[in-house]
Amino acid sequence: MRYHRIPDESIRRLPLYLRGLLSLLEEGQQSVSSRNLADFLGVNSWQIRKDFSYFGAFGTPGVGYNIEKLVKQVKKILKLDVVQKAALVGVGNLGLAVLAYPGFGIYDFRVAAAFDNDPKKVGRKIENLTIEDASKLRTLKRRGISLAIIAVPREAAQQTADALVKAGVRGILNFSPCHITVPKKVKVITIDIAMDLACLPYYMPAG
Amino acid sequence: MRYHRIPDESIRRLPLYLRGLLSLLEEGQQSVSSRNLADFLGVNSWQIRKDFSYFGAFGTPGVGYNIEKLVKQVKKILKLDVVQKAALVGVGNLGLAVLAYPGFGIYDFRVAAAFDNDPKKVGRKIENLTIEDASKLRTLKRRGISLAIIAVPREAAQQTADALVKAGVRGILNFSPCHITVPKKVKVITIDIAMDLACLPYYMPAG
DNA sequence: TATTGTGAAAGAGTTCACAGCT
DNA sequence: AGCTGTGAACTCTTTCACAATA
Repeated sequence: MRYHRIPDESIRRLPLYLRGLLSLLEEGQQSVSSRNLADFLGVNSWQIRKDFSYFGAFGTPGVGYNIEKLVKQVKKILKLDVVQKAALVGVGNLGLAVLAYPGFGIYDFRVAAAFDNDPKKVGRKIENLTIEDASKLRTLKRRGISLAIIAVPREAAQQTADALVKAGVRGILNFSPCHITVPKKVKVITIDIAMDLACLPYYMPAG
Repeated sequence: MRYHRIPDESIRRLPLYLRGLLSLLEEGQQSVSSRNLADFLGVNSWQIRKDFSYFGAFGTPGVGYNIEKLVKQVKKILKLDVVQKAALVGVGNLGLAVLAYPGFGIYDFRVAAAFDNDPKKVGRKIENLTIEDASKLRTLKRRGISLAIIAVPREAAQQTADALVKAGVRGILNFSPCHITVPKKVKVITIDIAMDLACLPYYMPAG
């Protein structure tokens, strides 16, 4: 197809499609139409076709998509075709939940290091990982970890981000409810649980 | 101003503005310009002005916005001007993190009930809350709780949602990585941590 | 026949630029 | 002078409709 800038929104949906495709693969299916996948995920079929079309033509008219092949393509687009190692900073309640979260596996993520600045926590073993002192963040570059998850209190988020950037990290998933400033070369995605919850009442019919 | 449908994206940003306004209020400021607030939050000033303009004119040209007044307005728009009680379903690692999460307070949310179907957990007290058996969900209506947070394993998410809807819940924050089907009158916001993380590598420059 | 891939139209959201108010 | 509020322009995203293909 002709050149098109790829919409960010399309990128955001690819992990969703990937999740669906992997589920269907597990169920033993080998191919799927955009309609079937759409129904399975609760989205529109034309949206799926359009999104895939930005990256090329992966399907067979009259038949659908070969799931295994499509999974490979999507993983490649998202750069999930190699195991991505991530560091967790902050092993509080939220950090523990992240460590135990079963959902990262399907995208080939591995939390490969955990840091905290609380001496009582440093050295403890959780989920096959030994919690390291936050001062050891600088070792990330050497260990080939360029992705990090921030789960520290808000006050410590910016300095944590600064240390991560200095350690060569280029992607950050930030759970702290605050804006963090980083160089342009670093991508930050912030998840603010409370903000999402705060939208709900607006949409709830009065009662 | 003339009639405009209010963009969903504007609604999504209001909790962000509210967070900033409350911070500034805490710092002792009484008024703020859209530019100052924008810089504080890492967004654009015209976006802020436009978003507020959908709901009316809250500012004073040449001066800015009275923070206290604006906080009240935004809370009213988001229906956060009364304490919102939420129920938590699923007290695993993620559920525990939600219970301990300090960020809900600024939006006047209170997690007022916690449920699990694990007999070992039922009856335990956490954060001043006694974990109840999931079969007790039906009591929510009587207790005036119409908001819920789903933090159960994916397999149980849909049946949990069904039970919540039957119990009169009209807003759901879903942490399970799956689409859940509910009647139109119920609003669902899904947070899929792994999906957000899965977008990061795409945006990270190679290295 | 069934389904993909895509140009074109429609719709939604963002940015701009500035009139008008304090 | 400084800042808000907003129409208009622009950009981004979704939806449609259908030609092309297996």
